[in-house]
Amino acid sequence: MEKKYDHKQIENKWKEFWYRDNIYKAVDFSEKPKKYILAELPYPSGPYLHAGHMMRYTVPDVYSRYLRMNGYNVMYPMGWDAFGLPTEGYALKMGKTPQEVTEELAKGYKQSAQDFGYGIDWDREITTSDPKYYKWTQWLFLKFFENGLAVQEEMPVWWCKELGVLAEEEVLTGKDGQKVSERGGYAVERKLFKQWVLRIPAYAEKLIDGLKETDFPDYIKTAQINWIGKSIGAEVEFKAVAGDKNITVFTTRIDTIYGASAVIISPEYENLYDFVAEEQRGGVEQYVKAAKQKSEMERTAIQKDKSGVFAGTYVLNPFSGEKHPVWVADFVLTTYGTGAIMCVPGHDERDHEFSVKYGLKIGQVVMPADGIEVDVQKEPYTGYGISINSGEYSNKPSEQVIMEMTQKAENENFGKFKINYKLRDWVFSRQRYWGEPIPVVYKNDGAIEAVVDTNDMPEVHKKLPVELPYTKDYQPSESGGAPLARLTDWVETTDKNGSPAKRETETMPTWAGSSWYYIRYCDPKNENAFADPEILKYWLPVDKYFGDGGHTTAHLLYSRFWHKFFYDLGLVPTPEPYKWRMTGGLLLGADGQKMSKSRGNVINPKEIVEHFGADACRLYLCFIGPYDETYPWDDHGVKATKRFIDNLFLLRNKVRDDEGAGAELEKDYNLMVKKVTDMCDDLKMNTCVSEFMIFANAAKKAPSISTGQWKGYIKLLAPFIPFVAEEFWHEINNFSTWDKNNSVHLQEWPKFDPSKLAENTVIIPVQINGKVRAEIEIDSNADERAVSELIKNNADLIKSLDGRQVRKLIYVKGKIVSLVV
RNA sequence: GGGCGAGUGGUGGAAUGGUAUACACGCGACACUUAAAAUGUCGUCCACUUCGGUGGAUAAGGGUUCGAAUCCCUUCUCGCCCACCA
Repeated sequence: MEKKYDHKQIENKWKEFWYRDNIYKAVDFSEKPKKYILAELPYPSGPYLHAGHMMRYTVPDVYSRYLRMNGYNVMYPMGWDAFGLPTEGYALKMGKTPQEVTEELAKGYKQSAQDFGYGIDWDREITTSDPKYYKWTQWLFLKFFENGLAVQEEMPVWWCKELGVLAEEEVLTGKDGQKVSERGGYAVERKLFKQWVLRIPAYAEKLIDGLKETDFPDYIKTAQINWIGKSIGAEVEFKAVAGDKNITVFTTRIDTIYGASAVIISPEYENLYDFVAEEQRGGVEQYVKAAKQKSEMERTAIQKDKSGVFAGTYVLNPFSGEKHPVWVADFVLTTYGTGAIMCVPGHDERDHEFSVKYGLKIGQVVMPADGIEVDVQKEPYTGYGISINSGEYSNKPSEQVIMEMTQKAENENFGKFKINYKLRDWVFSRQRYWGEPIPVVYKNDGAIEAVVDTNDMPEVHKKLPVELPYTKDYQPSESGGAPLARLTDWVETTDKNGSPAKRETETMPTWAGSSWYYIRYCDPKNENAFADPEILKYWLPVDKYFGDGGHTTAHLLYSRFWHKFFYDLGLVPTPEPYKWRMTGGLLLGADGQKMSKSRGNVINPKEIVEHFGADACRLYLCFIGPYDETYPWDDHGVKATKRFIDNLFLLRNKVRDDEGAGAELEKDYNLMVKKVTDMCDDLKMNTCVSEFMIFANAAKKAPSISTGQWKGYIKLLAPFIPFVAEEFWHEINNFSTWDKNNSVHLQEWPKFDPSKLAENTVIIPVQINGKVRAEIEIDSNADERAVSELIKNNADLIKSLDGRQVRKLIYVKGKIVSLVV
């Protein structure tokens, strides 16, 4: 029965059956324990899934298939994150509308996912740009709005007279250091503009705390904690010498306040000119203007070159009573703390640098606890220690001083305990067409009104979604404003009372739809709610979440924020959305460079599948190495896995049913089952493939393979090479027609027989002082005394010992003997 | 500059306290072939070797241990993320 491996024929046959009968269905409320395996949904930006996607989705697919065969009710869903720039950009390039290309691309992506044999329940497919989906994205947005977490705020953005609002990446630095727009080369400046923001800092504490409930790897937890950037300190008021104004600074080191030499405020400080003396006004204005030209990046990147200008006024130190000059400097950030700091050059690197440059006095008010001399004129001392030169606080440890001073400030009403976070408000509006319209209207008096009250469901169903109007005129405005503003018929509407009102014309960012898609997968077709709470109770949280490492402090944090907010509203049953997270590496071109059309090193998965077959490709992507690393594509690698599959077609000719068939392979087989099972649990798919190859090599040498071994082997292989496995499974069982219950993918995972692994005797090495000097064969149950006896009589060891006495013998059972002489 | 992670053959990697280099790629030799491809067999860390072996090697150096690629310290290199957060 010669049969050659014709991957096209095999793949076409089985994928039709699988997806027609939806054999990978995830069943709500199944009796079986559930597993929710999720990989970040792709955004459609090409006709076919690209190589990076195959890399991202194959290992999770193998894992979810493994779980399914181990008796779990598995959900491994997929959908399309179609709103946003990638799809809009593709549409612009193709000269079509985003609606047209989304439909086309989603179809292509689905087709390619099926070509790869992904075990997806397609009944749960979602598209974030589908009105049935974004109806609920808008509904959830309104929940934020109603609870004061979605607000409009003045944000510093790039502004250009000719083009309007620009993103950071649309601005270039000209030859003379002036900022210009990428398009047109017009002059730009920083300007405050009203933008929708989500107040994620309100959840900073919960986002830190919640990490305890997850099994995220430490590097992800640390990255999120660092990103949130919690710091504990105090706010302290410095009163102006002239007038009744004061400046509040934020500091984590109130204990160093006796060492302050100045108070520095940022150029964007709200009441800046209250602290500028008339004779300094010109200089300050010039400085502020220059600072506005610099981008945030520039202001922070050029650390060497601190700059500032004296404002000409003075404030009083609430502790020492000293008079400090007020300076304006752009190294002080407006967006953090109070936009003002106290300058303590003896104990802060930046303040030291600034003070050296402008000749501010540098004093020491903390000394190291170990008494070592430090020279703060040369270098600041930033550690804790003992306060000195600090009046009544001198000779006390820093920690104590911080507490006492903060207490005093609170008691006397010139300061307070304060926690700050680096985490900033999340800018949530885009001046783009292809996104969810923000569902609010502006009343005639300028007030903002939600289009509907989210609790009034009959109204919700009438008013949501605020559908994105179809138009061919969707390209970004030349003026930088929102394209939707051009659709005046759509903009003109009415408020709840029927009075004329204008629609919000800005849209949500790409991140919106993907912040809650894992919830919708649980109940994707629900028309009456964003998801049924009982169904969510069954599926959530996500058990394993695979995704992009770059999303750790973006999407992963954003969606945790949404989820925690929903949890507080009682909308979701768990405080955390994801139990566990793993980040995936990249697939590079064969030249080791990032794949790009300009380099011409792009791997086209469609061609790979056509040429080598989906199974060989899947196996290669598993074999290449651990999931979280980045690898160059290697044609030789796919050829190798293809060769392995070819060999399986030869091996199957050795399968026998008769007595004693496969006897030589019993140990190899059982060992493989054990190892592959353990490795799948640990997601080590690369070494699973090694085990398959080791068994194939052994089987090639053995006289025969038993039917039982072959069936077990096929089942182990099924998650990795689903098409070929299905073919072999039908062949060995003589299934002549398709019945979904006969699919190998719905069979039970093989068990191994531990008795087949046990050996009567084992050969282990004997070390003398750490060097292997002999190998001995021992009874596998031998105790230390028996081993000791054996060693005494071993000729090699007697020779190596050369009369020396064994001082100590260590026997690690079944592994090694170590002798110390 | 800071945080996190990683450095093992010519290459991807295996081994996470117990015989380092599994599995594969590549390369070499041989076989089959008119030839090539494909396939098969053997070899492939380094040095020495009387061909039995012996010694060395996991970025470099030090430490802990009977025993270290694995744990600790110092240095170097690379990657990712962040970058004046007071």
